[in-house]
Amino acid sequence: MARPRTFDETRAVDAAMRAFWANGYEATSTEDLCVATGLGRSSFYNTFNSKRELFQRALARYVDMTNSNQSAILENSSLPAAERIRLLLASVIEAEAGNRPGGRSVGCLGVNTTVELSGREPDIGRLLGRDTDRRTAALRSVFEIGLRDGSVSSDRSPEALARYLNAVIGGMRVSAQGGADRAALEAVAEAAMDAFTC
Amino acid sequence: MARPRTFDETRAVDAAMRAFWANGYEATSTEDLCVATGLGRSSFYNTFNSKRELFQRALARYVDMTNSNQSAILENSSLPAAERIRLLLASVIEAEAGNRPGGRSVGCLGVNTTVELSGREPDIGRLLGRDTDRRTAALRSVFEIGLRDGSVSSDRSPEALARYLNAVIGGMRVSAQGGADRAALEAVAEAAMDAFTC
DNA sequence: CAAATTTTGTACTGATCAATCCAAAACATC
DNA sequence: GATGTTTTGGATTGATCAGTACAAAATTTG
Repeated sequence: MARPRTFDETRAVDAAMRAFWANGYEATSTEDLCVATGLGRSSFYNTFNSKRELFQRALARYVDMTNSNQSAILENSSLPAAERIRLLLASVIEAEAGNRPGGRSVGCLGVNTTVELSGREPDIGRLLGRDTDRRTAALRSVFEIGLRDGSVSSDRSPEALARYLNAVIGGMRVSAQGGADRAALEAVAEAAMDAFTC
Repeated sequence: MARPRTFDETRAVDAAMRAFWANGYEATSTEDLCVATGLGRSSFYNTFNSKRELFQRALARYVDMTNSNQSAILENSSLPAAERIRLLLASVIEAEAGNRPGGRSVGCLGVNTTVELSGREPDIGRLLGRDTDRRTAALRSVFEIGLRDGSVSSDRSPEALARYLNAVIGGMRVSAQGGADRAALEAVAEAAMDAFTC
């Protein structure tokens, strides 16, 4: 072959993901990305072609990581469905309220990108749309289980409950970015559970 | 005095507000703002000093408008508290699902700015924090009324219910920006109401 | 050790960014 | 109608933006 790379591509995507996560797409310059990844400009463009493409890879990685974490919680068949949902909300709280380096939460890259770009960039809107569909399907499935195992009780359809919980999670992440602390987020999660466990 | 202005300052702030609302702070250039407001660069800087200051005025205006609209609904003492909350959610749905010019919803400038800037710009974070406090107080007051008039039933504190509803509304706005249609938002609102009317 | 191939560092590009400058224009006051 | 004051249009500023050019460096293969 030829001269080997001195960096790990996956780690570079990971570093870029954190940079975009912290500051958003527009406010993260290619210079910022070079510093965050440790790459020079040549290696950067040689590997990722453009800021846009790197962002798409970073977002795809984030979405996959988040989705597999959440699936692991929701598909734990040793627990009643409602308990799985409680744990899902607890994991969101932990992500938002736990270890905040500079003070405020950076929220969720998926939510942040929905707000910043999904209306303006169709490709990214579709990527996020697929993610929402996947997550909604996983939640619907858990609500179906909960209606059968008795841990969930509601007149609403599993589909409606899934959309509801998805919105609640997004709202919790925005609240965290707005400064809500752990106690406030826990209050939200408890009240949210009441909608289908009353 | 001297040469009079040929534009209405309030209308200019209004036009800037819509531009920032549609595209966010970073993605709206001063050139975009001149076009949106109809001002030349001299008038722009002579009147508003900087993009930053204009944004703050636009955001403050948005927050005031939204808050007074919502207060009008929440303080309608001829309705039970739960019904006022239902109408509040309906007004959010109308704002998000009604008349979308280019297709997708532009969401809420308050939510958008929380996500884009509140972590990085302390002044703006404080402005939004005061807004959240005001809205939470208004909601808490309605929940207190609801617990007395019997239209609300919950073991949670009015404060917790207020935080919860605030998060739900934020989540609905993010969902709308992610492409949720009116039916989906209505499903979320109905399920959300179940948390304190079961 | 030479040839082929890829990565890397650095200087550079044109475009666009927010903001400024300055003189001409338009009004109120005298 | 002259004077003083403010607004306005348009050219211009230096900084920063995303992305490129190019040659030196580092490796594999023969």
